[in-house]
Amino acid sequence: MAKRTLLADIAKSLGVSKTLVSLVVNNKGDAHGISVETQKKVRERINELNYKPDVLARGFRIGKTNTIGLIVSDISNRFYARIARNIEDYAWQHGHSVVICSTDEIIDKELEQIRLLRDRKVDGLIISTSQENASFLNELNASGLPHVLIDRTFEKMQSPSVSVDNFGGARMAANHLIEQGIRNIGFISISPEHISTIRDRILGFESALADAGISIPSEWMIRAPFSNIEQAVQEGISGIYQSGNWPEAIFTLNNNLTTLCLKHLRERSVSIPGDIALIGYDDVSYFGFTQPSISAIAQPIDKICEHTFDLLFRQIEKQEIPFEERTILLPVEIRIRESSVKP
Amino acid sequence: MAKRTLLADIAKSLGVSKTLVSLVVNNKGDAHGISVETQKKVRERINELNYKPDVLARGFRIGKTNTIGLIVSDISNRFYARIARNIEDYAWQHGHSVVICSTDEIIDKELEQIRLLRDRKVDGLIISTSQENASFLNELNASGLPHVLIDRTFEKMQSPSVSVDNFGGARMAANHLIEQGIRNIGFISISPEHISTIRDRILGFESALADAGISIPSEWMIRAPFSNIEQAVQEGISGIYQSGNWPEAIFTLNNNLTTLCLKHLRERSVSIPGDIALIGYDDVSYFGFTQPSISAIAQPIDKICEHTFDLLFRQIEKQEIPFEERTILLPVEIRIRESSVKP
DNA sequence: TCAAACAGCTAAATCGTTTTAGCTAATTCC
DNA sequence: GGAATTAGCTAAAACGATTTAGCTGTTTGA
Repeated sequence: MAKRTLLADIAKSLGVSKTLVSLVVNNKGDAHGISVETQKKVRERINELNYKPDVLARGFRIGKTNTIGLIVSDISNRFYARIARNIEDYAWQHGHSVVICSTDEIIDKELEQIRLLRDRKVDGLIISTSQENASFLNELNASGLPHVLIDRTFEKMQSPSVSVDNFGGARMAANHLIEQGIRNIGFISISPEHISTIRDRILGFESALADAGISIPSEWMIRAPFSNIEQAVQEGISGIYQSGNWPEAIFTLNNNLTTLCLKHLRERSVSIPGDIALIGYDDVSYFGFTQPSISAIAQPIDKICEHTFDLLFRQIEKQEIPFEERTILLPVEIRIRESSVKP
Repeated sequence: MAKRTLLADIAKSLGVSKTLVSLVVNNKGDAHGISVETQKKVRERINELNYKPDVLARGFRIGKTNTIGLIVSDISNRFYARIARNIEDYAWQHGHSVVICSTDEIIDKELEQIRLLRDRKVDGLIISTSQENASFLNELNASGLPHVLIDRTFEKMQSPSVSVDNFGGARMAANHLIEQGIRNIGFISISPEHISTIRDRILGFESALADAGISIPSEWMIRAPFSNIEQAVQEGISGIYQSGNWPEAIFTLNNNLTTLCLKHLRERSVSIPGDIALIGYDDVSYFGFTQPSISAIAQPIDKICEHTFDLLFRQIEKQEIPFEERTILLPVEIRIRESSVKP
């Protein structure tokens, strides 16, 4: 195997210094007064000898890796898979690679991953955090590592963030049911509830109920722990089923829950929307083809990622981000299909 | 910001050499005859001063990064998203990170990504390749960078690979239709067809038809280019629809095509399976809840990833992999649901 | 008793860049 | 004409680890 061409090889073959070659390679020739002809010679030789800078050596020296980390709860969830793809595309356009990390909503795993990525000197971090409070993230912020919170956020937080109107979206879903005269509504959420998206969706949902003077029994509020969603949803629905006291509608708080809810209701041959109407937060393409098709709150994934990457990259490039641009909140839209419209 | 503790700090504070500390850090103390007490002292000081080796410096020096690359056509496709998650978990268990790359089936983009990852000195590569032939991959093999082909493969190839029985699976799907007396069957595939999974599925499908003495008109063979699947499927189905000459069943070659096919058939109010039965390659969880529920060939994703990571890691650890273990072919199973069973 | 073997350790080179600090010779300024 | 500036370039240090080659003093063997 032929030995790689090094910076020193170029320098030696031209009888110039490594410094000079390095400057040319990094397009700093002009700024350092290297003559145009010399630069040209260097570039030609670089092509001839097919010189490629050693990425690791450079990364080691300047502490940059052209890599960003993406930390989410589960990369195989459709929502995050699409986010990953979007972010990857932006990163690729900017010569960066993306490292993925799934936390399974485990706070400590997330911290470990952040530390690992920081140790690996990633240039930036995009985090859909499962933290209970902003303290660690403020610490991260203080450490100077560029990062953006995506999807989930905290109030009174230093880190830039991009999220959607979870409160408003949940209200829309609830109001859509209420407007049909439905007053008995249950919901299925995941715990832990300190996650901002979940909390805001619950708050939005409850605020709509409160405005309509509706209160619901606690057995209609199912909280599925992330680690065991499948079973929890099944048991929750089982519980409702056996109690004989069914809600007229169920609001599910993410696409996974929606799919599971549909599955278990169908297994029990519950008629949707006849017996129980269903609407979920977070739309997924196949909700249009299920039986029945499922109403959902759709999130603008492309826009989320566009803003997120922009915020991250501006930090990486040491731009100052004005306060009012650091917190981005995007609107959602409701997609009404069969599952939520009472016959 | 307190300065990081360096190897040299530990050495100086104990009055020993950096060499010694380095050996202890890398658990080579015993092998180099460093006394037990000295090792203990070093370790204690490391804890006191909270020393963490600089990952980049080490990576630069020894040429390893504890990172692997995962190259697939589209990370947001459910199949690959699940693969990514599985691989990520194995990697995490082994202290490795995963960089994702989506190729969009573009041969040159894949090559660029492989080169990029190689330049970044990833320790290994998992590739679902879109290459037209094995030449580049054999070159990669010769270069000594550990890698495994996942899902897609070539015959007569040096690289280790893990794939499933695409031929057999497609035959099963076709036979399932044929056994019901269906003889008019169309299929929707993606191009390019040099991709082994697609080619083998088509071959398996055709072999079942041939065995049953069936031949089908070319307008029932829809090939959707990856870059424009949505429109191609729509036009293909449109074409069949307008010709008035419908097949009794359609076999779709991946989960995306299946979903799109369902969507467009439903939009035209074609009754499934009554007018046209549908069965797809690659099962996806929501196929159980669609209207109608969709029959599909299920691939053992967990097993695929388990073997893939194992093959990769053995290479990374410089183990010799016996010839007969280098090519792994896993069985698939058919999941018959509503869409493929004629009333 | 002397050479060989060994235990325990270290100085210095090395990996391939970037960056600092500064050099030389030519030009400009007054 | 001499000092100051400038254009164009470079030697060497630095980044933080790993690895090579070998040193010192003690023990062992014949």
